[in-house]
Amino acid sequence: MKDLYAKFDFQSELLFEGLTSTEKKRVYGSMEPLIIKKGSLLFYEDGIPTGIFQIKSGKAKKFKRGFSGAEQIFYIYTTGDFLGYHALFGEERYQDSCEALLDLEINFIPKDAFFQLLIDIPALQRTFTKNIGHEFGVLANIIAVLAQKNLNARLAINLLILEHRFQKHAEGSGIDLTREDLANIIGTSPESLGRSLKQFKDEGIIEVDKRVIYIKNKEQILKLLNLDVNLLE
Amino acid sequence: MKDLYAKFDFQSELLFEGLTSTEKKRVYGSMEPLIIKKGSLLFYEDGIPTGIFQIKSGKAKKFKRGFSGAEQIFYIYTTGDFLGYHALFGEERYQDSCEALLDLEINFIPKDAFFQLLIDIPALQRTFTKNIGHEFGVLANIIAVLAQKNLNARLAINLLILEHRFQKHAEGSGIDLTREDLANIIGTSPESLGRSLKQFKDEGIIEVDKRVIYIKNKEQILKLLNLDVNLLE
DNA sequence: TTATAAACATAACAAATGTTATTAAAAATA
DNA sequence: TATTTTTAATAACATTTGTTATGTTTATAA
Repeated sequence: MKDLYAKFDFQSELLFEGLTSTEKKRVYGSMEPLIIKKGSLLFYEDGIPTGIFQIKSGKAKKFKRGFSGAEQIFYIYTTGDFLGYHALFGEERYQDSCEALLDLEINFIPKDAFFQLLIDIPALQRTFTKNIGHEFGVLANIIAVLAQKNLNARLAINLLILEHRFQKHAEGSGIDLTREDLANIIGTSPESLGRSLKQFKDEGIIEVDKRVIYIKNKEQILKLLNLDVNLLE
Repeated sequence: MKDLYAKFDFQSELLFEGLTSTEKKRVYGSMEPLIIKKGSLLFYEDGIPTGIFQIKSGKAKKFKRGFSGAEQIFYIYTTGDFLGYHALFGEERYQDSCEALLDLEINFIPKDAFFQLLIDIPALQRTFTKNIGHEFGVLANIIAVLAQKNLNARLAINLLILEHRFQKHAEGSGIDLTREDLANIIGTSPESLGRSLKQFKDEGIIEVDKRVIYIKNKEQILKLLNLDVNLLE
């Protein structure tokens, strides 16, 4: 296993990377700036697709409700990420909901503009299809973690993943999520999450300031997961 | 929520349903029969894609190994299902492995023939992309179940799903999987699975003959899940 | 700034699940 | 068929996780 993070990141920020600079201009020319307030939905389950979104700044959670109504978060988007294209390709309704965790600056490409881009730049079709396939693999990896790992291990691995994702665009930023959201990612209650966090604090693995979590000892996390250090490089 | 089963089934058997009879002939003319022995792999993680498979008869499990090496099964394929196309579209390696649970009769479409089909029948591109998107949603639903439901509920829902899938092509067939495989689907150990099965037996929810599980009381399963009966119709 | 509400930390106890061990049953093979 | 191997059932005990409850801190809004 080469890179742990690649197994858990959607890597949507690379979708337009392979294009020529002319094509990129074409793409970025199709974008409209948009502000979405903290707590608002970018889109919601069963809603009609409107276009695709790129996050210029802020964070958003993608979730689905289980049939008991509880929210299951399966991805946290950050700066640079694209989202909202699954439903466009499938010509379906959205399969999940996405909510701003902070005020978001968005680049929005309306549906029709996006379809025109796909026509003008044929390579895009495959790039997107390929990425949806990659995202499928990410969900399969998340399934394996949820099914096979105990609470501390699930917390440990998600701390690694989230810190890595958040630090890509803001060095030293730590993990700033409500306990409820974090619990809804790792599949437990806020109380049980709190207990695990306390253990990690007591063992010096993390530090917590207000609610922000900072990883202090990666070696110990990897030990907890029986993983080799060079997985992270 | 309209239909429980649609949320958990890949529905790949519908991929070629929308075609004209001429196009269907074209597709089925590209297929080669293949026999795969119980316990053999159709494909494996990191392997190079060879083509797509349709199961004419038999069952197969799709799984991934977590980084501790344990097998996580996230889908059981049965008669009529197509598989193996994700990696072809992405022009990537396989992201998961697939193993025959019984001797399989397969219709195989080699990679090049499949790409030719995509050229000859342009509608197929969208059909497949759409289905990959649907499968993404299925995995998200599986994540919600694994993260939010306790063992008995996970077992209950998977019994419903598996019975429905198996009975589509063999009425009254029951659920015939090793305890280890079933445990690797619902995310527990065979021993804990056994305990839950015993409870279900004692409550008259299921009957077990050899290892085959028969659902005897769907109402009680739905009650256990706090679900409405008409979800299943 | 102060009042109010929301989020967080923590503990005690209950319940669920994991683990180890043993025996029985079924399947595979000679 | 007889033998061997694999799979399944079950129980006892350990550990983990869920739940309920209470007090505290932090965020939000008046």
